[in-house]
Amino acid sequence: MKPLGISPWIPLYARILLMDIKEQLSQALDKVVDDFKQEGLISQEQKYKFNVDIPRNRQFGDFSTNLSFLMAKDLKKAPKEVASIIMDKFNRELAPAIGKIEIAPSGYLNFFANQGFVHDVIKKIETQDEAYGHTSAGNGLKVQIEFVSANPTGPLNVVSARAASVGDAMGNFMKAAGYDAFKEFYVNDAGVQARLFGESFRVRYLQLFGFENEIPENGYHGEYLIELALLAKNNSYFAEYDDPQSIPVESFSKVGLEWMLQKQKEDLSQFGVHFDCWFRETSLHADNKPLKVLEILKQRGHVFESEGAVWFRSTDFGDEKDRVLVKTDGNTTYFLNDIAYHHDKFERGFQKVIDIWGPDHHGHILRMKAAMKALGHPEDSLEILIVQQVNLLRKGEKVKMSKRAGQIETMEDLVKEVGVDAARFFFLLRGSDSHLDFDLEVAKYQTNDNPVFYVQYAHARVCSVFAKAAEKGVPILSTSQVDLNRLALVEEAEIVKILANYPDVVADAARAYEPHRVVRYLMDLATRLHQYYNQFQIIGDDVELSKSRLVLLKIVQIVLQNGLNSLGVSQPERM
RNA sequence: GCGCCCGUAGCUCAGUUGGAUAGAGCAGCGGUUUCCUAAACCGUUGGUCAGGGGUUCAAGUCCCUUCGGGCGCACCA
Repeated sequence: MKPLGISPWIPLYARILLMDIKEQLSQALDKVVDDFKQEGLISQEQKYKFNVDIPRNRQFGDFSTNLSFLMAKDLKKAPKEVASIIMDKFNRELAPAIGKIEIAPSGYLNFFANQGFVHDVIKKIETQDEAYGHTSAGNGLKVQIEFVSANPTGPLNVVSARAASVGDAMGNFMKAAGYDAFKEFYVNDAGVQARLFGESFRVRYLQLFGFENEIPENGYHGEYLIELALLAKNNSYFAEYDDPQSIPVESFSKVGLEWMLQKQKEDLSQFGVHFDCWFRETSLHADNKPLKVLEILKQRGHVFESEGAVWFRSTDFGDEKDRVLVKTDGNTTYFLNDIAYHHDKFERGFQKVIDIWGPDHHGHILRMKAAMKALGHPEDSLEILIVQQVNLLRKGEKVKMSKRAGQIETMEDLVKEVGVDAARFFFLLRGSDSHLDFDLEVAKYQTNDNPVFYVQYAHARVCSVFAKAAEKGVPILSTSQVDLNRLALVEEAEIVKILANYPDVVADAARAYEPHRVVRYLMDLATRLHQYYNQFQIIGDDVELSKSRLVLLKIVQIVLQNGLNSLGVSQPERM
């Protein structure tokens, strides 16, 4: 891994040269605001959260700011007038990459980058290479992301797969954006469900020996337990018992859960998702964490006893009813265990905790946040995101899922059908809190209608052009060996501008917990590349021009690689 | 009944922590073309941002409300 951002040993002039143009602009504008303060035109405490945006329409410049609107009120002047004063005060030495500055009739200040900007961006991307996109936006904030966390009582389904895609990409983008991100999977290997699973497993196992037992009412009816029972029998998992009926339920639970957990780990690993920690609920109980956290809640006065149970007064925090922590049978509830787990996360030093939950848990958000508040953790230190359900389609027709028969669409089947790349990409096509229609057929198309193909092909296309260049004896050189001034087309400047924005897109995706923004970005970049390719000859008679254009393709390739890599999607050289 | 998510072009969806004339793909319409890998490319039609009210210099975006969808409301996990 290369060092993040701008390395400290680069001389000062080079740092200014390489510094993001938006950063240049922000600082120059900050200076302008300071000047206003020096002159006493606005109060010292006044702060403006102005934007430096890339306007949609090119005629509005390469960058624009709304600062004049924000200051207009305090200065009691029209925005356009304010813009004029800002322009006068604007110190151009602080923003050498800026050429022309314009005041729009509306009052916007529009900035046009000079050609040097294009060169700077190209050099920066070439230098940073696979570290391009890394920033220090997150300031090293210690963040934990917990996701998937499916019960080890069955195979992973498609919603888990979606959560895996979202959580993993988010972790990757947060790391790139300078957060200290940690990925964790909570293993629910204790409690009622674990026991029910063991009982169900036991029934399936005994059936193989001719004992006709019934699976408990709320047990697990899926066929995978029959397969597991067969496996257990054939491999003599319970060899130490002569009589199958004498095998305790606990043994079934333990063996079954470990087997399922192993299976989940393998599936996720194959999916390209790797966790920093698999946290076991049993370890929580081993340290008596639930009762310890209950004690804290008691001391803070949020607990009461009623009807033989122990309750958390969550209504104090806006919940519609109070919640049970310890049942009348003396067992702790899932809720209390989960409170203990989340409290433990903070005890481990995480400053920010992000949970990604399935749609069936969204009713629990309020009470968990209430519990964290009750424990004294800052209001926004816990963020809970919901990954919504996935509708599997086949050529527009809904794929029938019969949960009653225990048939669920498993992650394994999905990956088997469409592959890892398509699955991971499709799951990040939409915001995670909206329902996703996943068309299995479209995901397999080898055409532009398939967004994964479209983006991956952009990468393959660059590789293909490089192969052609080699064939024709045109070398792929570094920026210092070509004349970047030959990249004089508007289309080329536009592509470079998009490339320049990549670190911001990553940082924004991380800040907003919305990894799909990067997917949108990559689709946009791919579009630009395809258009450019279709319109202009990369390798032509003008060898010098060809060399320059190959450099442009090279840096496009770098960004495509960095983006796809963070998404867990491969970058094929040929398709 | 209560809570959360959603409602943007014919369809599927974007819309950058409130910013300029709301965008893309598909479908439709019109045209070009066999060129470094594609039945491809280019252009174009189409929206009262579900309806109403409010805050603001500025609202698809924030607040209230109505309608219409989805999901969740266990001493299960």
